[in-house]
Amino acid sequence: MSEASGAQATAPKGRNTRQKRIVEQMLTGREDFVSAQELHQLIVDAGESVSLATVYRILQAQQQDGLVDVLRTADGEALYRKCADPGHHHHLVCRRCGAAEEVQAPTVEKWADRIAAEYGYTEIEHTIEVFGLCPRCSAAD
Amino acid sequence: MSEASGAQATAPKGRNTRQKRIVEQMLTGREDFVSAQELHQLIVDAGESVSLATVYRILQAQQQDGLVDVLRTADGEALYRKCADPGHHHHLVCRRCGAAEEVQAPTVEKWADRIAAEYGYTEIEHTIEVFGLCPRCSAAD
DNA sequence: CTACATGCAAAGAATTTGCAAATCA
DNA sequence: TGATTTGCAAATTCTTTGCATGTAG
Repeated sequence: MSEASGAQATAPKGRNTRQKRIVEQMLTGREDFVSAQELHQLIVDAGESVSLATVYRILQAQQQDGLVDVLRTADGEALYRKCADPGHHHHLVCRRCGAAEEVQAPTVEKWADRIAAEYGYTEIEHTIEVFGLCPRCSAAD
Repeated sequence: MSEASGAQATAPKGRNTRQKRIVEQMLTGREDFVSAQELHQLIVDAGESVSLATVYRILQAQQQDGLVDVLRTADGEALYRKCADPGHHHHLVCRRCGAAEEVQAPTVEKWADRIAAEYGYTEIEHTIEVFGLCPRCSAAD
């Protein structure tokens, strides 16, 4: 349930390779969610070269280490973003431009625990994402 | 917030075909989430015959008409279930057996609205799913 | 040196689509 | 009859994998 020691926010697990550095740098420079394909395109556009398969592999690894947040588009595409806050949180995502805020939801956490207990469910996990139009995109309408 | 007239729970939109009836019947008889592929297999197992493509087409249509709930597995697979409650609700899903409870989350709705307002987001939508092990599966451990 | 990382191309899985044949209204 | 639906197979999209080669440590 709880992490014992202070986890490194950006602790690379494997070797320190060029492609790993590029992907991480790309994610760091960006504050909205991107798909693996988009990220790969961004790398190419930046004049760098990392194969798509490798981008997938690195994102997968970072996901397992909890270094990136992952969410799924309505049509099943995975979107990634570097965690700003290593702790548990949710997102308020703009469905137009991809911008996102990390939000806390203490109320919701409690609700989930209560509901789960009520039905006798254990080993609870939850997915909570809020989509909308950010102020800028709302105004652009 | 509330539906004015009593909406038909199972109002078919297009023609009343054999395959549509089979798919609907299959969904009605089942109270947990199933993927399109599983549903197709269930149909085959029941000695009926509806092509996989058609199962996909029917589910897609029902989804648009709001007759089925859709959620996504962690690896992006779409799971479907006939809506028991036509109103807005969320799910408490067993990640082992697929059983699911429909739960109300007034607290959460308010939280989402509040958060959205706080950041100036408009046209809010949200996705909230709670996964865990149902009592039966918890016991089976 | 040598195990782990990468690239490439092929494999996979879920879902969609084109088109001719079957079928409901 | 005549427009929808279906079935089949091929096409798409996203993602993963096998294997030979490259490279960090």
